[in-house]
Amino acid sequence: MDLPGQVNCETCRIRSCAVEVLDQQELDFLKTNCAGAEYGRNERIFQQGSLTSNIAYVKTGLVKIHKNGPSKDQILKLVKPPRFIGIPTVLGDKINHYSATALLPTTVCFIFTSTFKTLIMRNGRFANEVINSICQDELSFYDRSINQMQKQIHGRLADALLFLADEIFEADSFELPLSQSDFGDYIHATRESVSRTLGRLKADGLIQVKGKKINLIEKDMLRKISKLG
Amino acid sequence: MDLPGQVNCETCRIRSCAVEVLDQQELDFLKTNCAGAEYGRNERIFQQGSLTSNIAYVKTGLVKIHKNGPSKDQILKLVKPPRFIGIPTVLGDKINHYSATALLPTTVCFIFTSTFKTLIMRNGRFANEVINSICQDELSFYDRSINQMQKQIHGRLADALLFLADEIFEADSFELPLSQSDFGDYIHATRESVSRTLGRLKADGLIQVKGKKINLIEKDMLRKISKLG
DNA sequence: ACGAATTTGTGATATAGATCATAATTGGAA
DNA sequence: TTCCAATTATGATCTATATCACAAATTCGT
Repeated sequence: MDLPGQVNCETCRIRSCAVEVLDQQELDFLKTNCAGAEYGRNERIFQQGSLTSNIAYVKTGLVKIHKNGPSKDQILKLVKPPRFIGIPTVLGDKINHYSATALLPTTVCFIFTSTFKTLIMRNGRFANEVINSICQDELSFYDRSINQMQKQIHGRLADALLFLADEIFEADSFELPLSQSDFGDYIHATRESVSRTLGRLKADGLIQVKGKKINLIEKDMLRKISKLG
Repeated sequence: MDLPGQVNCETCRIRSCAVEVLDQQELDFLKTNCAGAEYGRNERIFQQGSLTSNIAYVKTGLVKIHKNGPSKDQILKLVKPPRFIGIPTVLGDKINHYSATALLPTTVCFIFTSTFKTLIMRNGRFANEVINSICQDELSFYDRSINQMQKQIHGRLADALLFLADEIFEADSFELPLSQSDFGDYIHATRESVSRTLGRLKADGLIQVKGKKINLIEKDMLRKISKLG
């Protein structure tokens, strides 16, 4: 893997679809306008409200995107690498409209907004890939949003567990990368409700819980709970 | 205004920021791959689940974007022209992931997806404008989403009224373009709760209601309600 | 390894808003 | 106009989940 600070986009093994379509000259340009950084658990990558002139490319780890609401912070989404974050923020008023925080040890490449824009202007295929990626995000956020609104807590929690297993860890057994309180901010529930609902699923034998380790035993049943809300 | 069916993008007075940056040749290309259509109140523009090969550009009127959830249809957003709709849908699997319905008499231009993609590939400034527009959408949807989740019904309804007045109609007095039941789907509440809450605001003298005509009397107070949730 | 701080578990209570039920009003078609 | 369907109003419950309160367990810093 590339070391932080200096990076080499040509040899980077974690390149995005978008970067794949760049030519040699463009890669050189990217390389000289790009810097790596590492973050530990719960380290802030960027902060809502702060000025920025970078787009972040998450290479490894796991990141939460979160935002202050009228009454509390809310986790909008969990981002699994590789993925750009902060594109919307940066193209507009250069103020971050949300925060990003590492949930696991995470490596990030920062790219100057101006560099990013230049690549969009110059390479249509790059622009197209970027648009695809944003659109994907948008659609899955719509889905999540509707689920959050219409399902009740069992369904939302089951959703989240299945998402972590299937999309994030690709394993039925994993370590919950969030506190129950954070998990609550993610599925829009209180800490207490998360605890009770996990307890309920555990008592019903659908999951095993050992500290932060979670094991999905009855995924079909969880899927049914997720469907019914 | 252009007549439906045949359109002329060069002389169209309702062009998007994105189309503004096209050159003569590109405009000609767009013109020959573009068709206009008109919709009346509550006419479906496109339907979730259906195949499509078009992007829609809403020129006049008002459109709701809505999507089936686990328990009911939900209005994701109200779109005021001029604006592209259906970009995310079309770039991916060509299946509409949500529906669009006219709330007022509405004119739309349909552009072939392939044409749209060609313009993105060919003209970096066009791509850039499209990205800006999608990003704007994304950010405002995050805001709306958090407000929907965290505010209670008075706040959500006040939000919606202020949004209609300030963003959609640009007037403190307007005709509600939705039934109370639809309004409920928009602010995530039942028909009954909408009725009661409107009744409450009316009784408190913050708004006037005459049939579907609504008049915002105490906007400052509504803003306060919106803030407090 | 120890105590402090954070995180989790669980009961009792409160409440916003859904649901159910029924009536009043409006609007469109014939 | 008159009738029927759709929309709106409003009261009486019901319920999921927040809140509050405190105890238990785990993690962390020194």
